[in-house]
Amino acid sequence: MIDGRSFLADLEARGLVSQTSGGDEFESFLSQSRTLYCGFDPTADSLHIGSLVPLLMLKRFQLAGHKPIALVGGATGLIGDPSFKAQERKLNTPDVVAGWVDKLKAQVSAFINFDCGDNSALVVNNLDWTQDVSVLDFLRDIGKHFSVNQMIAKESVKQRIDREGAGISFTEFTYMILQSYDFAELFNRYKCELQIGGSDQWGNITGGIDLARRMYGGSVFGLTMPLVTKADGTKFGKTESGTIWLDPAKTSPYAFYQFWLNTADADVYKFLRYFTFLPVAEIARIEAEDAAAEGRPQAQSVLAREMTSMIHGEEGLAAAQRITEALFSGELSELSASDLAQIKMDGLPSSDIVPADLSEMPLTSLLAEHGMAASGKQVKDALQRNSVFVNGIAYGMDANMQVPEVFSVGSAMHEKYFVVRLGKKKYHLFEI
RNA sequence: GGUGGGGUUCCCGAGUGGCCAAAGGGAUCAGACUGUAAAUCUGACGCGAAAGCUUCGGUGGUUCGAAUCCACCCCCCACCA
Repeated sequence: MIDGRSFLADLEARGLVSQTSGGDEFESFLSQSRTLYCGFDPTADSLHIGSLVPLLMLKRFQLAGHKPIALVGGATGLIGDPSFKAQERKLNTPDVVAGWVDKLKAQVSAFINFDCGDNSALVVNNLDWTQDVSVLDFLRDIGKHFSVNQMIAKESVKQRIDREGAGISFTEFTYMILQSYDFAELFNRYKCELQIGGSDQWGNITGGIDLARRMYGGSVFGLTMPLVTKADGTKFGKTESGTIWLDPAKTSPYAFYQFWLNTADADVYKFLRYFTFLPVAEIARIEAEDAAAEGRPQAQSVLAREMTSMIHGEEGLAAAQRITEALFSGELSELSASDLAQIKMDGLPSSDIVPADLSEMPLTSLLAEHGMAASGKQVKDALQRNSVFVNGIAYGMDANMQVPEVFSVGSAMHEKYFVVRLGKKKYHLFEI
């Protein structure tokens, strides 16, 4: 027996429930162990933090005694979900998608437990049950259950149908049917009775609920989670350097840690509720303490710590903290040669240079080429404001053509290291 | 296939012969203030250290001069067939 009521109450207290189907029945539905699924389409070679809310939701359900299925959309990824998308998307080739499927499978698997008895998790690929369906079978057995009238009425595709200058291909329009078929199929195969997803998935989920009933007489449910938004209205999960990925090869644990550490006060308590497993009461306690204290709140560092250890483990967290400590709290000059070597190992962006060969190279180009800025223009801007620091010394535009002097052995730390800072937060380690 | 409307710098969106590297907004970057926060203010925002170079779907053309005019082509959208 499972306490569906308090589980649901906790989710609601976290603000994680956007919509549920079935009205009052939903709570009693959750008082038994159920099988649920959430789909992740391969649109890149890694998931990013935008997928974290549903991913962690699967885990929350598993911890509450339910059986999670993570579906990787090897089939749906070939089509592209039009839900709330302003434009038709470009199709990726099947072999590219297949490669991404493998990567996502591995990533997703890290979050859920595959060895805990009856509610052990599963990972499935919807290509397995869609690739051999013939067009005629699809149209007769599946398509027949869908009313185009209902499909075009869905809010998720409305702007593509109504809006001037938009439009939607039949391919993307059919996406909803494919996803609905997944739900029906998972119900049939695994008695999966619940689909969860972001609130943009509501239309696709209700489609699946209807199809499961029509094809198999199943009574199944749906639950959506809110999309993560930020108080300032900018998009969640992006920074100057791009998307925050879960793959450490794409976003280092240090960058990942910094991302969370930079969360705005207006968002941080919400994010703690959304993304961590800390009890709601404890988050409330942190919030109260921060409100009572002067100055800098503790919430951001709690969030950064929790998230980094969750995604990158204790070692990833330790590495991120070592770098952060060295760059933002410590005295640069106190760093030993081995500290610097460690920081490099820990994932601070770094490069080897030969300053003597760079007398013709402006600083602007050098720093831009090593990824510290998008263009030399930005470095120039920083230089003009004396906001480029090499081993703690500020440089201006007049140093632009003097790379060999700036990076001379004499001014290196331990004869080989230069910690270059651009602006307030961007660091790069150069080694000669 | 027909008719009409479109394709502008990351996004939205002005611009219909020179004053246009191209208004305005958003995003982004840097500075001030702070707490590696927000808000606010300042500067930058095609590339280049600079001289200068390259843009307005594509290709040609008209012109002293084109994002703006002409021709052809490509793509998108709506309606009709």
